[in-house]
Amino acid sequence: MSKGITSRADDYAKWYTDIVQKADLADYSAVRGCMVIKPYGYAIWERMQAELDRMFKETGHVNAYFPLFIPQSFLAKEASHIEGFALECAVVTHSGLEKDPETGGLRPKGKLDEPLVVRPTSETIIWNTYKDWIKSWRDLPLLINQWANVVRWEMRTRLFLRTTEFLWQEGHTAHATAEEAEAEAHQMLEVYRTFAEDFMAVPVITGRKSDSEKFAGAETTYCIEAMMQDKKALQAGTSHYLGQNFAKAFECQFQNKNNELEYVYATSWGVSTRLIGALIMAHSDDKGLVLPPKLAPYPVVIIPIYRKDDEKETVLAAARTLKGSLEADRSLRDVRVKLDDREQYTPGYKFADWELRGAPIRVELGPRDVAAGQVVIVRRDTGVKQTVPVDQADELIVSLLGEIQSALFQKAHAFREQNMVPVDTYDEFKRV
RNA sequence: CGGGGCGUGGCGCAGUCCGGUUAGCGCGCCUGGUUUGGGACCAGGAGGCCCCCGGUUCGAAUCCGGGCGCCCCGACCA
Repeated sequence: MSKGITSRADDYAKWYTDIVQKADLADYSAVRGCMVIKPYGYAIWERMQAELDRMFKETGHVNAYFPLFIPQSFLAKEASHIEGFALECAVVTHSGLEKDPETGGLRPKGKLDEPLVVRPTSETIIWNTYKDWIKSWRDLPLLINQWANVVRWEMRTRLFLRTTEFLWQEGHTAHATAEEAEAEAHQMLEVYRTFAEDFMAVPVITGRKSDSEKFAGAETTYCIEAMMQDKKALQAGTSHYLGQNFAKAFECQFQNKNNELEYVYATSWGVSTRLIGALIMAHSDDKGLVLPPKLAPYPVVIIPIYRKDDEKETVLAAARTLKGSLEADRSLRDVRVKLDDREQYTPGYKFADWELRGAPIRVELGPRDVAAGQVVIVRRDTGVKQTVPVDQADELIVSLLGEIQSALFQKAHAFREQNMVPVDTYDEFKRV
């Protein structure tokens, strides 16, 4: 199979799906609208999770897990919430299967007394739980995040950008005052901004959604919006101030310091696997994926080059030594180094393959280099190639990784500044 | 839900208009050998309910009828 991908100029949508599939990130599945996230794509998600999870914990949050299924009646308790999500809900109505004597196939068996909705988001099941956890001002604030999958039956789907089932995190916090909840919503929006800009190298604009676009059930929805290479805005994350809407719907009250009963104030905030779509569309080119070093599964890939068996041994030994030295370097502690020692591919194939997969730095190491005590280092983003003594490789790689990370941000930022049209509300953004 | 496109070995396609040997090509896969500094090459080989159901016919991937599925563009949405 040819690994060539459609150019952006020819067909932007095709270019995007080509990258997703040919860079081995994800693929379509047997279920319409649902994708298989392949190991290389999932590795990017794990990098995102690791950094976001660290930031959530640094801001005082802990992880928990709530059920996938929500009793149908819960959804109805917050009027605008159900209005927003009703048409997207997958509903479970039966509990088993039995043989259908007429068709010979299977049919659902026991009908449930109350249908269960597969969560499109977890506010309702969580607030039904919080009402039992929160009795006193001493129980507040409650700062919880969960990593989960959710299902929204969208009419049309696109790999990573909008799938029927997707992975995300959703933070759900409870506070004693409106001010504190507002501050939390803003804090998490800033966490998202920091993550997008410092790790994804994607500049974002923070803002407030118009009433027509805000989260169903929120008082206010704040968001980060990123501009993609097709000059469209992509909503990359949202943070909602929910006021007392869910507390009232689920009768969640606490006694304040004045011995009065009061409804709890809430926030919720989330980012999803859509971020991977944003990452692709922000930096990649016609040769494939371009990943920022901080989120690349392998920021550094070593490609050994050899002809005969004795060369192979020498080169692989040198490559392993280099890998070990890079991994042992203090300043490279977090850098994941891949030695591509696959036997069935030639070096040329591997060069192209890792360009397609977006590895930020490629290290070429062949007999000539081993003999001369040098390595060849190539940047994915610029294609610039340099040869350095092997004992200087660590230092150069450290500085290059930093340079690439900031160069990607600068490039994306400059692009946005050139193409952005000021608008009053996000309604006016052309949306992806 | 409107519009468009497509269903043929794992993937990408040709063949369908105009029915007729054993359904073909490229990539990938397996075996052996030669290779390896930009997507290697040679030889041999495995792998098909031609989306499904019905009809026409001596004969259907191909014609007719009816389904189903998927992708792309829009509306909706993280």
